[in-house]
Amino acid sequence: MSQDLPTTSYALLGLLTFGDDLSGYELKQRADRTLRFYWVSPAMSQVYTELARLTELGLVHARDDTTAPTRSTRRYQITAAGRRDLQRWLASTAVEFPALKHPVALRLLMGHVVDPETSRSMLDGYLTMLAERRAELQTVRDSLVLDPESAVDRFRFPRMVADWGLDYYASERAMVEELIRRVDTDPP
Amino acid sequence: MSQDLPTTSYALLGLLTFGDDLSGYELKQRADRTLRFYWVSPAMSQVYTELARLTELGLVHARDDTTAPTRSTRRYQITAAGRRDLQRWLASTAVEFPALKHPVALRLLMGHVVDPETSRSMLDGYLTMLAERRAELQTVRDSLVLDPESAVDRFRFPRMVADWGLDYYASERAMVEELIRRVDTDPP
DNA sequence: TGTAGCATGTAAGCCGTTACATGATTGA
DNA sequence: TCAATCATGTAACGGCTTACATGCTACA
Repeated sequence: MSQDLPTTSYALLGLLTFGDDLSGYELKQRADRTLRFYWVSPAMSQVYTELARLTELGLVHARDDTTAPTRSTRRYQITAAGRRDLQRWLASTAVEFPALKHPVALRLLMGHVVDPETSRSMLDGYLTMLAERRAELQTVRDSLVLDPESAVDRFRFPRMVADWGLDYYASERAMVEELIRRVDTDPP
Repeated sequence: MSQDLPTTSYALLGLLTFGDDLSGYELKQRADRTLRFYWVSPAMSQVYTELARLTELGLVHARDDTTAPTRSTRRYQITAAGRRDLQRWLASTAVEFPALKHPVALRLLMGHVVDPETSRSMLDGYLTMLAERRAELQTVRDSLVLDPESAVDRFRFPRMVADWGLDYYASERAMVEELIRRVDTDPP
């Protein structure tokens, strides 16, 4: 039985449980559409490194795509052992509390060091970024419709997670708008 | 002019702008009361490493505390150069979008791999953790009252950030409660 | 014909962690 | 007297990033 791998390994392994096999390149794209919003967007180099390790451990199976033209493309699919280990990990390891690295909050904390406009425009800029992010996630969410080809609803959980993210961005926007009001009016 | 340091360096430097000087030990405690909730809780070893670097760069000044009994305690205070560099960093470097590592969302994404109860109890467990965290932050928030000793309101911005965090935990709770409903009822 | 996208990897290095190491002080 | 807290550091290492390296394919 394999020791626990880093969470990102299981994250990538999990992306291979949606019924298709992917190349490293495609896996990176899927990570960018999903993981990015609440975990990480692993670097290409890490995706390949991770896939090599998972293959080594027998958790995924690599085969060379012969249908592809001349180009060498390797496609990866999760193995039965991989699925088992993922289930074991999900069922038996402690769930950690989310870790947030929030540069905006960090900088706001030091608001007394700069002039009010710096904090204000930082929050404004954050609202803009937030709107962009939200739009990106909305696009992803819209693509997660019920697939009529598939008997099971493959995207039920991805949809829940995406909706969660959208709600989060919405509440974050409201809170930041309130903070802007406080920055503007609070000073006694 | 110093190059940009890692964000955590500026975070610790920022904690020294509240008008007091701290030992490494105390700085770690302050980080645990503030930074922890939206940045990181640096390890003791990192606090000392960071203080050594900041001293080296002249951004903080170290003095041996003679009032302390026999024990060797070094107290650190931010220098004028440190304050300048912090201001420069705050005013002139790009603000990054928050990075979230959310193991609960990650695991929920893979809900189709486990039985519904696993997801359900995971979300329940998260609600418990969330309530604990919220209580901890509430304690911090309550301590951030207006200091009648001090002419300026030192804690205005820390208070804003703490309130932000409390709102975040509240909205997170509401969203997770909704998700639990969906996990329970959605399955067709 | 040249650039964007597809495709795969290695090497070096940064940030931060855990483990290790040491010792004084306070109070139950 | 023993444990908790205060107090300071070094060493090793893990996870992940950036930079580097290479080459094919589609299309404008």
